[in-house]
Amino acid sequence: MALLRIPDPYDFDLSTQRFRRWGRDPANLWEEGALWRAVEGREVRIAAAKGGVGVEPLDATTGVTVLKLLGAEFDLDAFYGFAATEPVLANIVPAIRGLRPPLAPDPFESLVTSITAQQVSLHAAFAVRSRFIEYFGVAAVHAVAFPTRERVALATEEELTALGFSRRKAEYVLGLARSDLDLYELALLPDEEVKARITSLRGLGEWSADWFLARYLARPRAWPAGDLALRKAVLAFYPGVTDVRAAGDRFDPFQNLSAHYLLAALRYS
DNA sequence: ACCCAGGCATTGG
DNA sequence: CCAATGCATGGG
Repeated sequence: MALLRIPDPYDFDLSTQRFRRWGRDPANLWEEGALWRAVEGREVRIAAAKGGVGVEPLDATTGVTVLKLLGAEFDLDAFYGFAATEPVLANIVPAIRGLRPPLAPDPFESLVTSITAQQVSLHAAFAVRSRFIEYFGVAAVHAVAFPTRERVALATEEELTALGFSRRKAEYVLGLARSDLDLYELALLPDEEVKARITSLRGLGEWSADWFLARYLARPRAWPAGDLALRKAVLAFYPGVTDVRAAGDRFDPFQNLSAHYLLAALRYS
């Protein structure tokens, strides 16, 4: 199995908790001690390895996707340098050192995942999302490829509600799939312009746009201030805070990583 | 049975 | 501009 280097420090087991904590994720499947994902029709196996991860098969295509998926682009050293100067983060970081927030490798996947997670518990969201993937996705050996925008554009509202989507959310997913917005082009735009374009779509509000910036584009300053869990984490670690959005300023320019570390720290506390 | 959970659009003031 | 409401599911 070929080694794909991930910058140190990197804790593979800790970083991939997201894929199994709230339920089964067929698109990023944890099985046999490894992470499995379909990449352009082929299945890739990703496992812990010294100095990075073992990837099979490893080539230019799978390598780029796995680096993206595992959040290799985050500059943890710079973040830790900053965290050492911030009392709360300085306390939080040691226990979860090597945590690299995983990313959605694809924008459509990122947005549909957000729609499934709106308002409901992540357990419920995973269940619906899992059925969606199994129904519309293409199965590999272990994992199932996340459904493509093109396939979902051909779906019906009834198919989606049968999987557990509310009527409204079914409309949102179909509207997204059928919209004329170029999701790949968003990577070229500044944060605020990305948010404006995402929120122009029905069913995608500021919360979804912020997580898109954070978990697809890996924008350093993304700060999903409306997120219920992040709000709880901020209030738990900063009892004096009254304005969670404004509280993000103290982490500038590391709001994204700070949010992920606060969430993880709350989970493990 | 009931309540809440990592929102959002809609409606009405 | 802000408050109230409905939404489908899964876990407690």
